[in-house]
Amino acid sequence: MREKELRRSMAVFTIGTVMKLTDLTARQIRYYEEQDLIHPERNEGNRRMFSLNDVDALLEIKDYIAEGINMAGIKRIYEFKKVEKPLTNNKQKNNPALTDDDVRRILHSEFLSISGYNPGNKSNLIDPNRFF
DNA sequence: TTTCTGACA
DNA sequence: TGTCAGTA
Repeated sequence: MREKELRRSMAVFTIGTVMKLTDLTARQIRYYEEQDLIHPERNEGNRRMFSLNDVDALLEIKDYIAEGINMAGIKRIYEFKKVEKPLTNNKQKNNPALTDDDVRRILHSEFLSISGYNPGNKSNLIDPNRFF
């Protein structure tokens, strides 16, 4: 099914289209790119061109934001994904890699482990207040 | 018209 | 994040 993956990674949307698709503002989309959460391609005119994958990523990011996770937290999640995915793929070529559900589960525990109060630590990734 | 970057609130 | 400026 690599034909499908190929299409999903074809950059065909302008930021205007992505805005409608994701309900995000151009400002937010550009900011997420700055944070290395998405990597849209650029066309001849330096315009961002997004793929279906980018849109998916954006929708995912939107969910995390809605859940109260800040940029630092989301960045961690994405770093985590980048490292864990290839790792499990190498481990066993036949067995399916982590399912999205597995990732969710792992991310959840990861999330909980960094959600506690850390009074003296100003680098808190999650705002504790969101739990009240 | 649409999008881009940079900057300020 | 919103918004404004000056471009391409």
